[in-house]
Amino acid sequence: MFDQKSSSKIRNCILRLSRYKNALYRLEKIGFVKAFSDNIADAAGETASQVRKDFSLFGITGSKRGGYQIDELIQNLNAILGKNGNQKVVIVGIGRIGRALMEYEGFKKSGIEIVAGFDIDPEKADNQISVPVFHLHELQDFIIKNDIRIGIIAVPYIAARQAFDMLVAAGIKGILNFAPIHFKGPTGIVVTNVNLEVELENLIYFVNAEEKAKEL
Amino acid sequence: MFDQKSSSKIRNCILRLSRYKNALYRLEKIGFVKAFSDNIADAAGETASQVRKDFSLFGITGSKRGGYQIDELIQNLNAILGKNGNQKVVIVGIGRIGRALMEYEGFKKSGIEIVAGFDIDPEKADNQISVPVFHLHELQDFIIKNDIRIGIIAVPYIAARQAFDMLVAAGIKGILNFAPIHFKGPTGIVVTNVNLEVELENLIYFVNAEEKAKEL
DNA sequence: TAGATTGTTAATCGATTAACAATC
DNA sequence: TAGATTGTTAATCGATTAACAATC
Repeated sequence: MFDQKSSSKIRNCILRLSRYKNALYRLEKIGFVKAFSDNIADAAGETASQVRKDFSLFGITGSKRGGYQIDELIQNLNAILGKNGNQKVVIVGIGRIGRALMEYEGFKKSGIEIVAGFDIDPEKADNQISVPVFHLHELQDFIIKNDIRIGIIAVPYIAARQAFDMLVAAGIKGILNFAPIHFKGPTGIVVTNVNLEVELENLIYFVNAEEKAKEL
Repeated sequence: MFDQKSSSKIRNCILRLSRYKNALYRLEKIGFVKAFSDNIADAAGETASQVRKDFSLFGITGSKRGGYQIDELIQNLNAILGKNGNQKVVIVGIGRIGRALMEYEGFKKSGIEIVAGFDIDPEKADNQISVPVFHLHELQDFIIKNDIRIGIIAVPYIAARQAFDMLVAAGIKGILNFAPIHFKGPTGIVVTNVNLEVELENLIYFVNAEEKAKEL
């Protein structure tokens, strides 16, 4: 349904809507009640045109002279983003990254709940963490029984393919992948790859490029 | 020098070059000696056209009929990516995310070395981790003395602005930001924002959108 | 040679920015 | 009203894809 190419416009737009929403929460916190497109743009690091264009794409309207009512706007954005109630998420791999994500405060605040972790070695679970950890062979059952739609892959490279295949086989709908392989979801499954090494290598490149440019 | 807009073509290209390189290591590992543009494309999740276009942008050439020599190609890519020797990186924030990154095996493999962590509460350092942890007020000194170019922000939202300002003031050149604010680097400083909540919200949106589409 | 693959140019496609009429 | 801001269209800009001549 949504492959990478045909929806990259929508995808980028949605990523921005999320950021607008976060920015609006911040504006609200410091006392703002309404905001203009350029306030929102500033707070989210975009342009006013972009903000209005994005809103227009989803039928969000403000008032011609009075801008946007922040509380209404946040509600609208949450509705669009599908944030009705908690979203249950599982994590495959309970190494350091997996355990860090289990406790990540930002998720809780955003209504994202990590309900279980899975690993080939459930013994290495951290007792201080309240999220239950099961053996990987219970993954499929758990996903089906609890109607889980989203899974996070936090295993090393060597185990990533297996984790991916198991999640897909279990009928997961969305995957956030931290392993250093670029997965593409089959039709109907959305995959987001977060590759930390690649991001750091990218920084290294630009830092080097800057220095070379200066030497001239 | 490199702002977000004018270099996004280059940025995306560099991100792909990193992924090609990783894919080539994998091909090499399973015994391949040379590869064609469409092998590389397959392994990295791109198109053959894209691969050749990217190579062409950096003057990488193969042979018209024989494709690309993998070992040479990897060397070329490493040279372009500026991967000469270890890259020293510091982390601000030694919460769960920060500590997980300190031990991240993928970095070590890629020649990225986390040399120090900084926090307002250095006492919470994990003794099992070999990376030294200092108080935040030693950050600037350390960066200057050790000629550090890249820093990672792994603090909560509330502390992110301060961490960012301190890194910039200390003369850092590249920042990988995990806090949920979108920072833009001043001229000469490259910033990459990794916002996990936003990425998950994006997945949630598409999963919901799929379901709605099915209901029709 | 015949066949296959590169390197590059041209065509397409998509996203961002600018501009401005509508209007509060 | 005069002034300011939206919503949307048009213009620009950039990236991806397709195609194909060159050539090994």
